Amino acid sequence: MRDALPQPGHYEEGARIAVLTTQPLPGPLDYRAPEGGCWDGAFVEVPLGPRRVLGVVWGPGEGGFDAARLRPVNRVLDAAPMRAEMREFILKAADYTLTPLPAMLRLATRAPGLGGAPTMRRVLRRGDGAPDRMTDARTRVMEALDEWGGAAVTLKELSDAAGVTSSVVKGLVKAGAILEEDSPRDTPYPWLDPDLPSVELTPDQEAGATMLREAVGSGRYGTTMLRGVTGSGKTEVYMEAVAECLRQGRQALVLLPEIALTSEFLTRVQDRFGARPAEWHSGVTMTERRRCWRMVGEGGASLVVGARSALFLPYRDLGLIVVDEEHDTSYKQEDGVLYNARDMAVLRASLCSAQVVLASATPSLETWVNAEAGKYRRLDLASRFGTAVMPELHALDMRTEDLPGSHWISPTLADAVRARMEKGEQALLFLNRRGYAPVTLCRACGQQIGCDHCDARMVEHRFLKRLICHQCGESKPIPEACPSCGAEGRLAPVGPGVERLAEEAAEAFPGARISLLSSDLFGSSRALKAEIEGIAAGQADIIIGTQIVAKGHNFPLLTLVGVIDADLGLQGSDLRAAERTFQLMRQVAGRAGRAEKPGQALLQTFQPEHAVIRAILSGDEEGFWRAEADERRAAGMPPFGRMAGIVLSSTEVGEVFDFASELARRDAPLRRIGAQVFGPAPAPIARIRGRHRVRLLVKADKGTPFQAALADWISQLKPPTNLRLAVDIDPQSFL
DNA sequence: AGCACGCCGACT
DNA sequence: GTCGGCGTGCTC
Repeated sequence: MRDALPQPGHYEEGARIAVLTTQPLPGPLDYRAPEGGCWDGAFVEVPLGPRRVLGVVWGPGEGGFDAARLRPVNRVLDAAPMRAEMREFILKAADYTLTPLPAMLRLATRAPGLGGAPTMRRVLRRGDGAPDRMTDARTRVMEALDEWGGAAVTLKELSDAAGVTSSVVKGLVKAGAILEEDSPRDTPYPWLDPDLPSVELTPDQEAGATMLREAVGSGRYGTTMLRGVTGSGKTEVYMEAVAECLRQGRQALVLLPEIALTSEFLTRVQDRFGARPAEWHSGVTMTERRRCWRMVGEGGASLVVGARSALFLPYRDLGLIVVDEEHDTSYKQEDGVLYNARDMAVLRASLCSAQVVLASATPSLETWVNAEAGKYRRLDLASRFGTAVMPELHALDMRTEDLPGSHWISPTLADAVRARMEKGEQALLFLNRRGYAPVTLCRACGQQIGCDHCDARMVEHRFLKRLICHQCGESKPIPEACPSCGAEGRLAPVGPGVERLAEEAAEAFPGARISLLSSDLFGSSRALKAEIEGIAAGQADIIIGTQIVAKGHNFPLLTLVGVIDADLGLQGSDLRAAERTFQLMRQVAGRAGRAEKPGQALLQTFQPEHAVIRAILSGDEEGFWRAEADERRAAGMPPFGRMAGIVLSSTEVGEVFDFASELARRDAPLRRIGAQVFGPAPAPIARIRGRHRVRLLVKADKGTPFQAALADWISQLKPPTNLRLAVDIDPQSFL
């Protein structure tokens, strides 16, 4: 018998191979396979100039480079090779978002210690020997070790559990009663049991769960829009999809928009499956990150709960992706690689035959349109408590309210708050503005205090005693004198932020216990969680908060929501403003009356006849989506047309404008597909961190080769060194 | 991204 | 002479 035929995707030592690195080069580079050969997807370390960098074997060499100058791969790293499906995902995601391939690969290799061998740690096990003398402390250690079961335990864990110092344990090791051995630090996550008894589902939830179970069981790709108002039990329903996925032996991923929500969610997973899942987000430690990345690749993690970047983990067999609060704008990455995790989830799932569940009380228009068109399955959950869960909604016409200057709580709203307090119930005053006052004005010269580096106003944060730029984070002490004219004591705060609203509430409701919830007032998510738990337990009468209160917290005593400025999101000509205001208002209003007490929501507005406000009040969601969709369709706007934003930035104003104008002029590649360029215009935020930003917008019909045309168009001009160009496909805002 | 190369002005 | 500013270009 001759040697086995060469395996496709396997390369003998010295063979020419292409390696994609995370360095910002145009594409893969050719190398020679190392001693022992290598294979497609292998993680390798390759020499690049004087350095050694991380790469992935991308396929056979592409040629075109002098064979004599090829350098060999240094070594193949000890990590599960990147699967073909993952490479395809990276490739397609890069194509879709017009991101250079290496930058995309970098997203998928953000794991510390990828290069090193799996690190070991010293663990303890029961030995055969017995110490000549048994003491009280020694007995406690041996008992603790027995109680630990078979799981690996470290010196510190054991001594802590037994309540002794480490020297007691070391003594037992010396006596041979306990053995030391090395074991890999990256251990599999505990087994999740899909068949533990779950909470009883309502018939409605059960029907939804059955549908999702069948979808997951099919082993094919599909997307389901799971829609249900707050309190309808969306989580319980998709948890059954996760359970089915676990039963199939495949992996599941649940994406959440906010870290603050994860600890609450992890507890729910523990309740349902008996253990906690793997976690992946910015708050996870380096060690845990490495463990998660490796275990996901080796199959030692069956459920991952994480932020959008968890999409780029090297799953071995991903069968389900849940995107919770699918409409949330934080799924759109706004710096670095610009991608929308919701769309990338659908892409990834279609490549690995997985199911996607897009869950929301207020779906994004894109998702709603896809469901209407039959591209997504649609699942609507009715409220668990009948119709009583959505509170009574009323507009308060601020044109008829008698309100002195620098006050924002109308008499009608104030009366309603008092009435709730008398009954021992809670009221929430919602204002989506952090800080004390959004504007600081000089009464002498009329100037507003702006940020030195951005085209934005500094926001007063009285709590921190500073002015803060919400764009770049720059802060400075609140000055005594006007920075423009030097007049002293003439600076005045204008407009409300939540801090100022809290001040007004303290004055209007003497003796009320007020809790202020704003993301900048809590040093840690734990402190925020504690405050939220306190509120739920009734330790506050009035809650004042920004949009962090809109997300999924349950306050059983809350029966009144007052929206201070329902018009806030409607300003500006952003097409998505209506959609976002609608979602936010419906969500906030949904906070009231979650328990059996009926709730009420009062929206303070200067334009009660506005279509969006009317839609919020009437609760005619289908009507709202249909009207929005019709408007967008007529304008050829997303999701019925394609858009891309090109943001150019530089420290030189003139330079950015000149470059943008030149680019706009050379629009032949775009005209070929019937696309149009608009601009240049100052970007929505015209200056950030000292860089001037100019934006071009490109609009095209659906079904045209949009990305290819954009790539051709942009490649015509090479930006000067200090000018940065970013392409944003499907931008969130298109002014 | 790094890092070298190289071309110019300023200084021991 | 040579030190060091950073613009340009390369890395298989």
